[in-house]
Amino acid sequence: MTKYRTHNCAELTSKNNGEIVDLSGWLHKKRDHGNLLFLDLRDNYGTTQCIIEKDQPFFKELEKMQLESVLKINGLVSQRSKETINRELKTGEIEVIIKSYEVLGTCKELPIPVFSDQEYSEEIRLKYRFLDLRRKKIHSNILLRSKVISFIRDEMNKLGFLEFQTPILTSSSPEGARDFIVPSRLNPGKFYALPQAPQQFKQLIMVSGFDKYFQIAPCFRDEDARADRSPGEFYQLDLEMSFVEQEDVFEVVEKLLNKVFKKFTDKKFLYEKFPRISFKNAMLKYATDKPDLRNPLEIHDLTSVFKRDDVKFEIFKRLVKSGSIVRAIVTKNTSDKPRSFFDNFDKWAKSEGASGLAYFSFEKNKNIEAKGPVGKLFSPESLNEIMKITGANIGDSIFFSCDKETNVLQLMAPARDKIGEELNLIDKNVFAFCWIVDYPMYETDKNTGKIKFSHNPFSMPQGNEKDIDFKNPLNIKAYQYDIVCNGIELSSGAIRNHKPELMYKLFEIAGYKKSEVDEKFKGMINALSFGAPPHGGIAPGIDRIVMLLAGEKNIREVTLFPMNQNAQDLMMNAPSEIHDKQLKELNILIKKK
RNA sequence: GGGGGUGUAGCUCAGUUGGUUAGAGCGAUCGCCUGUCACGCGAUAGGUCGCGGGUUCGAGUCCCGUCACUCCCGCCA
Repeated sequence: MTKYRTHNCAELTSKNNGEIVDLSGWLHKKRDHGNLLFLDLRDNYGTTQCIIEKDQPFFKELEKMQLESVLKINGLVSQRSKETINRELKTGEIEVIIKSYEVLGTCKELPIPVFSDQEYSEEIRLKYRFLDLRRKKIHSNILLRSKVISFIRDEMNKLGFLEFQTPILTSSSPEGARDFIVPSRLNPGKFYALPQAPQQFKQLIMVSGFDKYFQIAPCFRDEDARADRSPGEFYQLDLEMSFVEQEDVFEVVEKLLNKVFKKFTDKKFLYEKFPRISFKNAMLKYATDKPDLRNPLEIHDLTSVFKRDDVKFEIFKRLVKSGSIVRAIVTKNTSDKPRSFFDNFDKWAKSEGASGLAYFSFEKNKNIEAKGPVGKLFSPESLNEIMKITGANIGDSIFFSCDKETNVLQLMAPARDKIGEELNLIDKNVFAFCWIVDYPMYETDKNTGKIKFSHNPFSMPQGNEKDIDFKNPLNIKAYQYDIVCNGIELSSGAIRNHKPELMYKLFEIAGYKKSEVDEKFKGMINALSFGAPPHGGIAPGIDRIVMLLAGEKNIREVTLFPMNQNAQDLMMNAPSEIHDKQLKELNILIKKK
């Protein structure tokens, strides 16, 4: 009980019948019957119907009251008659007969209504975010986010993890995403960077002997936005453990995610134990390392079929001869679908920038036949071969694409989603988690052709140190893993390399001299040479977890005050210019355009 | 940096083949209404059709440019 209220707007029931109460909240909705006025008063907890009749002197004032004004209402709790009870409202058994009221906060005419399920443009929502956040759906998303974070914190504590804060002003890192830069006043010409993740710090915490660490860590990356990627900043459940192997990290994360997802949704898990899929297999079967396993479609390699003499598909055969590959998706019992069904996928593929998506269906008359524009280019024997490779049957159809490997993967990954979606194969009521494991340590840089780290340079290579094939670095796999849910990458993690000598060797392969490594990763390398424990960790994205739990496709729906796609905050007007005085203090000159 | 979509009243949208005075719902304002909970009924106000240029007798509609928002590619160890 405070000066402003004896109860909140979700509390009153028939038990309170006859009590005099104070409620404070926003004027959510009015229903004006001329001589009788209903007012819904709303706060964070719920709404309560308040009522006033014409004989009250301030009836006219309340009748004209602007919605979203903040009111304190003093009144009598009154049991509603049976016919007028509202079962959809917690407080629907009663109403409050207004005896007096006070305006605590006036409200101008609203740019967007709060009471509405309509959708509004991002621009206006972000500009008036405080109004937008009063609306039911997003308000409950943000409440959910708060609860999820508290729950995670609690569970992590129970699992024996210690919560620490790491610096926000740190040094720019040469690897990874673009940094946000902060100029240093005391060190003219030098800059801090905001952390892309507390990566090096969490490893240093392990070297410092704290054994298990976690943090709900803000991470800053100056990269362009996507629907599931905020520009600028996001939060990770950052965690790291000492004296563990990959499976030990998996056990903790599976346990945690199980608890979190079961606590906050009713949706089932497709797999209780998260399947482990090697990077190589994922790329083959799903053409991506973040597959949506709710989708049962799998991709098959048909390159060998196009080397057969009884296949007359000359365009593809020529491409295959010059190094292209063929990958295919089979759809069950679709041979009866109209021509437009198939052509639409071809059209779609072209709109994605591919040369198209070829197709045919398997039919049987005397022999096995392929029905479709390119069907007669395949002999019955070759069709048999395709059926053997893909598991296709008579009545099924096949979509295939031929191009350089990177292009084929780039087409087949979204094609698998698209076809699965069109055929309604994706069960929206499940969560399908999986681990992607055995990432390669290195890859070839597309632009320079040189060998570079494919993920985190601090990851531990797999295998006994003596047996690692340093001569063929592209064959080296790392203890590097991702966790994926419903096609969304939740996080990456790794068992770290805690051996300085091995690290020098690995950096050398990526073209770094010892002196360069010493210079760029001085703190880290130095720490590892004073007795570092084997350790590893992971960092699931909090925003994406909440997105999945809330069933939202856009990260802004679970973020209190997000920036727009151009990394601007329209409400606070950020970024903005600063005064000359500030620039001068920082020794910064702005280049005039 | 590149590609797609959108931009019309405060908000959400419609607007036909280029043709008279650009419409609807919600909201606002005014009036009527004692049981609503998306209350109902009637009226009124509200428009630089994102912006600039062009074609045309005539442009919300066609063309060129530009800006904003959004989705995607690149980017995101």
